[in-house]
Amino acid sequence: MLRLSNLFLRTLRDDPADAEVPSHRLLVRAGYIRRAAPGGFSWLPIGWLTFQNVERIVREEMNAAGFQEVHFPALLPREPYEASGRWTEYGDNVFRVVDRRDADFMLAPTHEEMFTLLVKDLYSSYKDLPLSLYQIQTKFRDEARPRAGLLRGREFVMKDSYSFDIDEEGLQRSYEAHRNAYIRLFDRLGLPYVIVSAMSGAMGGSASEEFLAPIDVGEDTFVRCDGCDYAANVEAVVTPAPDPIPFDGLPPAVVHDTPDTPTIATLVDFVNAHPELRHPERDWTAADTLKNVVMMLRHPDGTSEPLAIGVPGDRDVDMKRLEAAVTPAEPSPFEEADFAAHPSLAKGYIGPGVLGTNNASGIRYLVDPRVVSGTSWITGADTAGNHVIGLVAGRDFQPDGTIEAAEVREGDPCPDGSGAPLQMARGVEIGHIFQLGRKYAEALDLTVQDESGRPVTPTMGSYGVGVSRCLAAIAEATLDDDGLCWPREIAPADVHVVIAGKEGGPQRAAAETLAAELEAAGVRVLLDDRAGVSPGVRFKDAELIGVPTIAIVGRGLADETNPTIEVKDRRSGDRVDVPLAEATAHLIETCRS
RNA sequence: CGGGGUGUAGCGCAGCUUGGUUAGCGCGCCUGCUUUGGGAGCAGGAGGCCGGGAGUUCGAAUCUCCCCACCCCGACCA
Repeated sequence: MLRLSNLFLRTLRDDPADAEVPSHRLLVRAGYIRRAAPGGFSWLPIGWLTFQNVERIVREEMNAAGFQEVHFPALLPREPYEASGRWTEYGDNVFRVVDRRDADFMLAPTHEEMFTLLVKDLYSSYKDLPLSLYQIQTKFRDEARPRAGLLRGREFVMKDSYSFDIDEEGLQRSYEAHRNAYIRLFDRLGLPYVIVSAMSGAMGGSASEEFLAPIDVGEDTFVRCDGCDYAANVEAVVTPAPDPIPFDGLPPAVVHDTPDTPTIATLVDFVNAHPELRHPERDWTAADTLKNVVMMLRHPDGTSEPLAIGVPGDRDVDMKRLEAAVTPAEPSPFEEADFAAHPSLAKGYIGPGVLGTNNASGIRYLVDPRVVSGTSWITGADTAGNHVIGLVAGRDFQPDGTIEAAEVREGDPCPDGSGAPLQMARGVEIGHIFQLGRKYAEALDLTVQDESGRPVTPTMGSYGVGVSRCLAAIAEATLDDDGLCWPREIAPADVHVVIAGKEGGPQRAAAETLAAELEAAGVRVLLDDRAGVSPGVRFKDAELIGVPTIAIVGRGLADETNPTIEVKDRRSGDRVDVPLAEATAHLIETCRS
């Protein structure tokens, strides 16, 4: 039994000044966590209990799915990460340390290499597969900017699993097994979530989905369709391509003088202001223009390559989407020196006339999927002060391909073909599952023998759950104006017993008896037995701490013929008076239903 | 890493512009008395290297420079 009279806890009346997001504010105010380092938190007793509940649920669901728990050090040597290339790939985001002999170590941000090596160490036959292992570990990432309390720390607890299969079909099965386990897990955590298709990013690999808790303070933007179950991280949104348009009857492209129009806005104003350039039926808009942006791509092997991207002029290039589209290459802005090296590019007036591997610049030219054959554009004519009107894709220029780099907007059509508008929302990534493939197995030389005795390289999946982040996300999703409001399985206790009566009154003894009976029945009790604390403080603290059921032993006891206690549901605020004689049974029932 | 803001008691803040008592206020904490159904009252207390360092000055919380930390926006981000 937790007793507030001696529990290591101090609730704060005021919000801490350094906490902005609600979960962070309340977790500190209610005495769950304290900031201890930049991006690092200490757990206080009720916070740690709550954390352990989340961790336990994660563990139970992993075990129920047949995955086996292992545990690695957080302090790892350099070599395996050197072999996989991630010692350098991870860059500034990894904490590096050296030992007394000057050997390099890292504080692990994730453990693909160690799992792969452990399997390599012990297994050598296809008969040993499939295999799924997991651990629950503290991870370290030297985030440029930790924020939002537990939601984005530099030290956090993550459950990471890895599957090993002999072939694609096996990987697919392992992936599905994890996906289903995650669905059960997040359902049980009482956390709203959406599953969105995602990009696998720096981890490499193919199929990838994220579990996002839709929370306003989340850092990930995703879209979902009202009409179907399509949902995707904004980086992974697929742009539906319109049907091609026949060229017949399209007017020829004509080059015009358009002085001082280096931007889309100035160009649109210019063509609308000159009668001979006007659209026959309406005003031109930015969507009629084709904006061509040149970037420099740096490949992992150190080479660089320019890339031109054509997007409708009413949309910007979304750097995140572009990065996801060109990964593992990294895009960077085209510098003045780069322009100097490509004299065919007229800055501000770049058009398809010079772009493409077969044209003057020789620069690879990828366009937005909306730029289909037969679409007609106002775009740069490749000399300063000139644009071309009516340049038709497929007739007047031929891009090298398409690219998903244009920004996604609320209301964009769903890629399922229905054209239903997409909604945009923010979320916190609480889980990520993806098919890694053979990247790490190959890098670390993991092979097993197949039926014919030949070595084959297993294919892997990687699956993560942010355990400490989940706790914050649950807090975020459930809190209200009065404080935290935990789902029962997560809460540090089932019942918060408040003694609300004069010192020396009958309430104290009745509450002690009630609490003891509940404990004996396996109900977790937090008893506010503090002396000299006014009822108002007790009620406020109970609501702040957020235990799901609050039992108030107070004035109801005064009725000698029918003494009662009050049972309040933290979430709904509903209160019922319960006869003292039935209180224990009533509360046990409440906690079990 | 770029822009903006903030560091004064456990928490929330004032004081700084214009340098000069013993650095204040509310909450919390300690002692005593009263109070006990919605963050109680009175009285008395404890608690500060004013983020750190260097400087200017007879004198620095206050002015100058450097550093550090935290918050917000952006960049970055399993």
